[in-house]
Amino acid sequence: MYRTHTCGELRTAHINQKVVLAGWVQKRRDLGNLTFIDLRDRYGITQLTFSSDIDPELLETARTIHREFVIQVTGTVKERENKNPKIPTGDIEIIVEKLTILNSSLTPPFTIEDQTDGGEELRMKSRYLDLRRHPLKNNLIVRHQLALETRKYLDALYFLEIETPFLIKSTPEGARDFVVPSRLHKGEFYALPQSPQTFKQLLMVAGYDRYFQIVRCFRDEDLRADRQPEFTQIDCEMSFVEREDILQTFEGLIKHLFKVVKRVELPNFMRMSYDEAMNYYGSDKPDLRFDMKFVHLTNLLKNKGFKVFDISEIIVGMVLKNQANATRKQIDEWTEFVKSPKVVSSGLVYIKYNEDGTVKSSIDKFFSAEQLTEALETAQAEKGDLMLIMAGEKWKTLKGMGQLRLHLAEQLSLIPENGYACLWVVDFPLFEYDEEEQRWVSMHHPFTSPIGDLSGNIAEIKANAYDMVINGIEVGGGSIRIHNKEIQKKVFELLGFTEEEAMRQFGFLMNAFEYGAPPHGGIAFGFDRLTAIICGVDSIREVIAFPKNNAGKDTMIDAPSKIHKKQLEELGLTINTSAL
RNA sequence: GGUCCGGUAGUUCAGCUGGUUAGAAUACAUGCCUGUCACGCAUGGGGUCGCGGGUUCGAGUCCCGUCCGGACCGCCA
Repeated sequence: MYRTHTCGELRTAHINQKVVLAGWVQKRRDLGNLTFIDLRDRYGITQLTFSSDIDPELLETARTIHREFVIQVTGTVKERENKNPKIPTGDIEIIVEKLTILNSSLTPPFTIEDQTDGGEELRMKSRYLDLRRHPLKNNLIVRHQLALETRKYLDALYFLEIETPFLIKSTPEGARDFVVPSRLHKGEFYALPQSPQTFKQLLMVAGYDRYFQIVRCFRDEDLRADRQPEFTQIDCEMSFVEREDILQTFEGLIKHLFKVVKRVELPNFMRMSYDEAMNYYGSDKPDLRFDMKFVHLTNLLKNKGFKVFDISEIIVGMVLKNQANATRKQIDEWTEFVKSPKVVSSGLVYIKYNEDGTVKSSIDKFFSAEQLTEALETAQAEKGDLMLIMAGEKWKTLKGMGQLRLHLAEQLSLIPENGYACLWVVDFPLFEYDEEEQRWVSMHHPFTSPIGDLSGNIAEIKANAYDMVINGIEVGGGSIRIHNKEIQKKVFELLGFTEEEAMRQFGFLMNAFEYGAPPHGGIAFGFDRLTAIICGVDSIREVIAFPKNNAGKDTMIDAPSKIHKKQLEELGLTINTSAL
């Protein structure tokens, strides 16, 4: 038997018990005739004590042990003379009687402690060492609990977890596919799924009216802190439901996860239309942990003789509480920010509402104090506040203002540390115009059900789609699907698909829908993002055991890599060296 | 495809307008130390300043190229 207990479970109740522990040496504190070793495993840290009074020979052995050695000790649990309140096992220590070195270790390239000295690149290269650290380990435990609780919750509601294939057919719509060459069918390729979208709809046709799957998805696009080429979704679909059923069911799931895993009772989620989110927060995933709602000043300030405003489609303001004393330098920095390629706006106007009730702005020349005060009052600004204004083309200005809102909130520390702002964004547009392809494309996907009929202005048609947003992060999204042939046909028509094209790409789904597709809809959650929010970390890399780096590489196993010539031959492939 | 930031000891970093033998902390090694838990004290080893080229009497420092890493834009139905 290698151990009787773990390194995290011994307490004063175990005093005088003889125990066997095994684990890694976190640290040795050598006081000469007294030496302490912190023994670490997945469960915690327990202090081992060696002294010349008890066993001088054993003390000498202990002093030859270094960081990350794997050892096994037999000893007796004793109450500590000096307790350490910082760790759960801090009241006890093990007086060691027998010590076995199970394996030695090189000195690790970075210290394996909660506050490591290692940089990210180095830790990625030796991820197995990084994973020994408690913060990362705790994240993976939370991830496990979230997966487990998701299964429990959905199982109780009669959902079935059903696996769908990873080797599927490539479709040109949406994200770029990862592609897998077929050996049996040279010149042909499988694609890895971007999501099990079509399969879960086929399961609805098959009568499995409540499906879910915690499933890996693949997208061959550039990475971000919150985007990996392979990521995990909680993918769900239900039949015989309306939007409200989906929202209730899955708001319930998220509340359950926060309650059980994080011990946080979330309030009912806000609902906000896409139009409202864009018009007042400049984002389809607004962070509502702080206010700074936009105020529309177009009617008030346009056509009053200031050319920049007069040629603008909209004029939008935002109040910064207690910032009337912002310096010139500070405002210049914000102006630089909105002019940067990230925002691309022509500039930033400010109005300071001074404590004494006077007004100072960058547009004093063009507007009277009364006009400016009216603008401030419209925005419900108070004395001491600062209003920032952007003007220009509608969507560009709103999005730019949204970027500025986030930038300011972060810079001025306006975001509460602990707290969750959860909402549903609903009523998305069904289509958006793709400038590059010069055509209308589905904002969500072509099976998304419209709200109302499909006549009228294409830009005005709303989708029966919804996103769940927590703290400004899109954690999930879905829609009620089309199950009516005529509507589906019309949507493809509006997307510019001929019937033949639609059949070629999605024929398998269209055919299935000929055999009694029930009304259905669903949602998919970004499991990594959800876990990251609950763990309170900024990057989903912190909640994935073996993530890819910024460039999509796994630096530990060195992937992607070249393959052997023989493998290429088997697949009927040659490398176009001029493309390298 | 693009923009920005970084690459100096095992590690995290400092190194000014170019100037003598490139520093600190930590880690590591050795010695001392019986209540440490960021133990302490002393001593010591440790560097192709990412790589290539250029400017210069002289380059860690300036310029060009390149590689690697990070953040972001485009992209992500």
